[in-house]
Amino acid sequence: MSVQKIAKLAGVSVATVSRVLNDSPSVKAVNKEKVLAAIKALNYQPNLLARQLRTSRTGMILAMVSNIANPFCAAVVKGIEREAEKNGYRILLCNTESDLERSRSCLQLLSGKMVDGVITMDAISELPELQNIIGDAPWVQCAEYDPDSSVSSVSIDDISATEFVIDQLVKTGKKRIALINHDLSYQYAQHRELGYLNGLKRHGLAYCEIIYADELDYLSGKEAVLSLLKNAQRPDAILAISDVLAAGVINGLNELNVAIPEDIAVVGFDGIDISQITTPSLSTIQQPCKEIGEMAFSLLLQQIDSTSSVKRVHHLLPWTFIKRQSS
Amino acid sequence: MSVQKIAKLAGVSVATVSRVLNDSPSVKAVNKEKVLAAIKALNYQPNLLARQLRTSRTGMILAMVSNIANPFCAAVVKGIEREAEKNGYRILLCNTESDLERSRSCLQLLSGKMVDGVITMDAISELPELQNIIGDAPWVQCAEYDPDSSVSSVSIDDISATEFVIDQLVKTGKKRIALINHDLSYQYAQHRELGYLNGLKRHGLAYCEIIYADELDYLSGKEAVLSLLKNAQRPDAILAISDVLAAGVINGLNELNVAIPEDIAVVGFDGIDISQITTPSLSTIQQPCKEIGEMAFSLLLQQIDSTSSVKRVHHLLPWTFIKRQSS
DNA sequence: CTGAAAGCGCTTACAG
DNA sequence: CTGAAAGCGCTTACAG
Repeated sequence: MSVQKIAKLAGVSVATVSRVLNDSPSVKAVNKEKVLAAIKALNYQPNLLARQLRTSRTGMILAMVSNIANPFCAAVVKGIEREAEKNGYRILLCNTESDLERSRSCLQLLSGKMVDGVITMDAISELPELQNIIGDAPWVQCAEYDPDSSVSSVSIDDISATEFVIDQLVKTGKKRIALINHDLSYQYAQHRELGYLNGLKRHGLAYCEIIYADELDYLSGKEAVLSLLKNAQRPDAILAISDVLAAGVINGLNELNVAIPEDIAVVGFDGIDISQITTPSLSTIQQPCKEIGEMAFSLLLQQIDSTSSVKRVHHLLPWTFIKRQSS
Repeated sequence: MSVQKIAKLAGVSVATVSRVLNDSPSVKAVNKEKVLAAIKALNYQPNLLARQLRTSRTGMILAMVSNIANPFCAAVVKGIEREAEKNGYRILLCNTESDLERSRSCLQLLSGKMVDGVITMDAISELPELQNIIGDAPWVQCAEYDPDSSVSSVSIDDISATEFVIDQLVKTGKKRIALINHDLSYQYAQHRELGYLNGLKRHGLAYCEIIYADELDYLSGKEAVLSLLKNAQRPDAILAISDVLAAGVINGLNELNVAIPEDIAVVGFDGIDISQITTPSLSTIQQPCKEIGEMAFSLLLQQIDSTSSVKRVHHLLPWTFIKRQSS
């Protein structure tokens, strides 16, 4: 099946078929009808490979996420999709599992010209390597922000958000605040840890306890809190750098019959759905997930559309603290 | 950048460059070196569009899910990915949000020859429409099973699984079992409802109450249970057709201080992570998510590799009932 | 072992 | 308004 066959059946040239396919206004109505009829008769579908090879434009972008099972990622992706759809772009999702080999394989879609640009949510530690492959193709980094890099990014100010949480906990009389963090190869993890340390210092708190969850899932959050509570001195508040971890923490505390927030307060990060239906409900930093995704796509589109190299920018979007029952 | 440039720089023909690119054994070592050097020097990356147009083989398949935010979907996708990777395939994810227009747009990747096949997790109600677009391209339906269709599928036996849950609840003395279901355009929703009704009948239970959650998320589950409990006669057990809904149900009951499982038992469906960390933990039907994905890919690969049309099959994988605190 | 040439299925100046 | 022709960047018989 090809334009040739359609052309033959319709009794016109392939050029005319192509014009009909692309809604060119300069086709006589009669011919257009004939072509349309032929297309329908043969159930013709244009070969995108050929079209895109010819036009060197695909109308698709790649979204590379480290873990689609992370609800925060999923929410950001929805934002990207929404904005992409508005602009007639299709989005291809690739799940890297923080695996460099997989990221590399995905990015062949970019270097192989199958997509017009890429939005990554990968760890900042992998950035130099990715930079190498991506070169200066259109690229926006999401939820990770490297001030030294020339890659545009969209995120929140993780440091000040975390500092704010510490302030809030101190206000309610908490003095021994622990942090449950995760993989430090992510910039956001580093920043939230920094904000935590800043907060402790600002309030002159001596207690400082950081524990790293193995994975970014519920059970790892639960394990983390169980091991944390084995220490001689218990915390009276726990900040988890993700609601997913925090939900596991709440379950762990419930099992041990620890009163939340009286004995131990819990605060999460992200503001994903789960935070509303834990028992007790979870106080958290609400990230503007959809907006992060939308903004990321907009920035990417600017890069795609402009011929000259666009100035790279780092966007910081506003966050809000949502106080619920757990603190 | 193209094979031409490499050929010129290396002082060989484009054919030779192509042979090196494709690891053909019949290239003299000297020439291979020269080509490799040129590739490195120019940081050349082959154009996949051109290659795939020429070979009419892409090494990519499309996974179309109705909602990546659904952890069950995410788990199945991981299974697909694992098996795909083993076989040197890349997987492209598209999120349809159960939107037919979006599904249609995604499927252009298939008809446009950008992928070799598709695995769908869309509602069975959309099947005829999809069938139309997909034609007889390689296609496997996941977690949805239409005995009348000629599309291969992989799922569990939803009817008997649900019947089994009812048996278990009855064994613990429950008599008024309610069902929280969701969008009936999905076959699994219909089947689980059928299993529920069969179960009631088998045990001669008079109480029958079905309520439909608006969305497949925590809050809809919570809303559903709150409205359910407004009825004069309360259930003494609730079966939710998804753990996501069940987690919301548990939260709702907790807020109303209903004792689980004494006053009302709760059972979910899927066996995703959340079921382990609700308070109390959630009894559920464990689906073999990863295996469903793996099997789906295997079936798809068979279709892709075989020239003749493969017999379509419907695979039913085993499920298990996991009894936890909530029942 | 290598190269010239054809061709995958499109689009797009160009000439008419 | 339309068609012949070139060309996007590859791969692959074919001949040598």
